[in-house]
Amino acid sequence: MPDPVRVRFAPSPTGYLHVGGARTALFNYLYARKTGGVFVLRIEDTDRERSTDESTRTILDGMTWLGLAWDEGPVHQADGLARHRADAGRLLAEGKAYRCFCTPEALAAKREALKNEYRYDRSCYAISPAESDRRAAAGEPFTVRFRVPEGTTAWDDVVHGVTTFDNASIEDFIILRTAGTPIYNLAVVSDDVDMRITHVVRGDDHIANTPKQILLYQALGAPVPTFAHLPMILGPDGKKLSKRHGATAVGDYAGMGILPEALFNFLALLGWNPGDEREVMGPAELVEAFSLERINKKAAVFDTEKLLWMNGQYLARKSAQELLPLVGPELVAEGLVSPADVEAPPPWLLALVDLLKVRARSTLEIAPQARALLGETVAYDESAVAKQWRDPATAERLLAVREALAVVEPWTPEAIEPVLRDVAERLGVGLGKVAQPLRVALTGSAASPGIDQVLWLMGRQKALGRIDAAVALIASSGAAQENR
RNA sequence: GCCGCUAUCGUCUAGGGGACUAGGACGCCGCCCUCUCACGGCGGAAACCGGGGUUCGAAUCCCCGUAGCGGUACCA
Repeated sequence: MPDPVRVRFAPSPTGYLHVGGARTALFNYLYARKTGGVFVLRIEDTDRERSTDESTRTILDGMTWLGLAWDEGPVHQADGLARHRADAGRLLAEGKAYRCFCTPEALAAKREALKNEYRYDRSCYAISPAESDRRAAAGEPFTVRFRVPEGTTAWDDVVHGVTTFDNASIEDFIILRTAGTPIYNLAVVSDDVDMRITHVVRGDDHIANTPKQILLYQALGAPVPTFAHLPMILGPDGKKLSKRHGATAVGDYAGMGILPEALFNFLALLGWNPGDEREVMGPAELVEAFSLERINKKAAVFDTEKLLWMNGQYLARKSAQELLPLVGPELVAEGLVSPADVEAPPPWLLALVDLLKVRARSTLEIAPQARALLGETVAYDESAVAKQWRDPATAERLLAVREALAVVEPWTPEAIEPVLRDVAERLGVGLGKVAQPLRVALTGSAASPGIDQVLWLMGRQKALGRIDAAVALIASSGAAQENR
């Protein structure tokens, strides 16, 4: 029986939860769920200068919003300081690491002199243990460097296959700072060993760190975990996704009206696919289909257009009842509906949301559409007016519609629809000739939900008022033209 | 510079020697549905980075080149 799977997501709290980080967290989450394993969250805050609590908060919020529930943690890497030091001490005692007394200035000078040829020259490795102990005891500052052994280091990456590094290309890297705090590679290995992590699933920008870490596992006498390096996420220009590409933080997408399940689904498909042609897949379905083996090697461009499409798919599938908490506050703020309506939505409100959700790609698009129907004023779209009211018979047709609508009973879409058809028939024109000018009169726009639905939601009084306003507008502009 | 990774439509991708006339999705175009828009349906344009091998046969395997990306810190 294989060891139970234990994976981790280990962000450094120096900013927001980036979509790249979110995707890494997502894959760890999916793998843990798929295998019945444990998903640990670890905050890598050994760099105290750059780490902030606010950042940690934001990352946790982002993960929660996305639905990435962790099983253990968050554990703070800084809490493992004593263990990190002890591990470095052990390596030192066993001769697998050594003290380096070179000052940062001296190192910088050598680097400057040799430029690209530079690699740490191991000068301090020549210092005898006794001498090293004496200088340390005398209070001379030092870092601890790992002594990279001869040979080659390789691993069978789940994503990339066998990957090999010549140890000669790796310098004796520092594992403990002058301050006695651990450098990333030591802290990560020490923690992953301590947490009994079985699979390290992370971005492939860590590939170059992997041989160093494997060397550390071996020196520490710990089992080496399985590695899976995920491809990067790029911006539209093919460069690493960054702030200048616009939205990169998970929170940005929440603010753009993206549903968490849509981003969850979209991110899962960036660098992975189920092997068949399914695309719109919920969390449970993704967990079921997930496997590390199907992860791609190639970096993927983050395509906002496709995200928006996917969001539209989720929007359309959600019930009005589920959507109301998301769009309700905005509708109330606009004064379109009352808080009580949102609390206990009447049928018309649910119908409104159902009508608008299929037309929207983001939740942000719903309120403006609702305003066109329920708002106090009409914003006429110039080109819609020009096109749909151009026919000289427009005013006459609107009046005919008005007359019929004034007596429709009951005021329901089912009752309204045949009445409009009847008007069109009596006028000897297609329904479009009546509905389109009417649509512009009611909404100011040439595009809207079905005209019968629009009339119903708007209410008879408001609808008749807008028809009157439109007729008056047409009359005045007609008069203006005749006066020319 | 050195080390490493990667390379199929504009984008996300299927493909792991013959099933490829290279499939799907987003976007784009056209048609249908239709009171408009959206949804949905149907159809179209659109790709194997280049060159050598291996093989009866390469998108698939190997090598070289090219390009992109990552790393090269007392950051993570």
